[in-house]
Amino acid sequence: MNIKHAALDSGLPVKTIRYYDEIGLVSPARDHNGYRDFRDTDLHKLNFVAQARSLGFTIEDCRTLLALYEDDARESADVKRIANQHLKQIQAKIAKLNTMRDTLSHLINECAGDHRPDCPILDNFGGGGTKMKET
Amino acid sequence: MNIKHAALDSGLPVKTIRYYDEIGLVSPARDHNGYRDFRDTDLHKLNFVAQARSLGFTIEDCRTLLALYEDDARESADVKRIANQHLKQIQAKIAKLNTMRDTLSHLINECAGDHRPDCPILDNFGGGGTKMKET
DNA sequence: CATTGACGTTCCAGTCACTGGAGCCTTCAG
DNA sequence: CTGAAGGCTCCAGTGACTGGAACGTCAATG
Repeated sequence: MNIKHAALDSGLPVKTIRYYDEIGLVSPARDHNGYRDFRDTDLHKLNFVAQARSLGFTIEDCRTLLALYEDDARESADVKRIANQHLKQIQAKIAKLNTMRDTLSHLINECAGDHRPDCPILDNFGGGGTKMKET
Repeated sequence: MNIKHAALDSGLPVKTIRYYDEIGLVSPARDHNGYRDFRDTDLHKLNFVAQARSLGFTIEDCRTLLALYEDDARESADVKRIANQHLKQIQAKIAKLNTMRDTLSHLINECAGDHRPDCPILDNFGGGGTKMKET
């Protein structure tokens, strides 16, 4: 199966699949002409990586998870630990973004958004983070 | 004022401040010896950028916002529009991360996390996104 | 058999916003 | 005078691709 079909099957861009080959994440065999030949196991791995990536796991996490996936003697505790670490990072990002959103939407609400120059958003940027002049 | 003090004042790393100079975002004057000399306006700008960056605005956004900040004839509508665009992006990111978190925490809950190999997380990765084998 | 067009290949550069390090210069205290 | 601390520039690397150039291959058509 050629790379186009692998892309359609996995939903990944062709370029990304070639990249995964280059970094040794999913490396299919080659035909006589040098074309990549994706077998079932390769397609399976691509789908696996696509799903893990869509949940935000890093490439290195994917590498580890793929290895565990193929290891019959794995312990699910290892998988769960990686997943939990990642979950914590996601939660931390969410918390940070929530703070940003709250601050930003507050400032936006305060801003008239008209033709006049007065702007609480810029005021906050210019005065909020500095210790230059106390109002 | 030297770069170290500018760093302490703004909370930005020295390297980052030099980088901002390099890309023409905040470019202080130079002393006879080539050292950067940060005046009040430079420090103000650095604090401005630090605050905007902490809210997730891109460098190019910061450039635009700084220009508006310094433009007496600005219209607050321009600022508000940029802020609103950014807010939408933040909200989109949050939504995506929330989905990730929900999916992932669900899978983690299902996983025993013991010494056995059975793992719903890996099962999901291997079977969830592919159309290879219908169960 | 030549050509065309769609596919495949590699390699290089760019993205974003820094960050680390090497190698060198200047300043100041002791 | 020496050494430490700080300044400077330039180059490379990060993560995970993405775009593009330049070229090879293949099936179908004229």
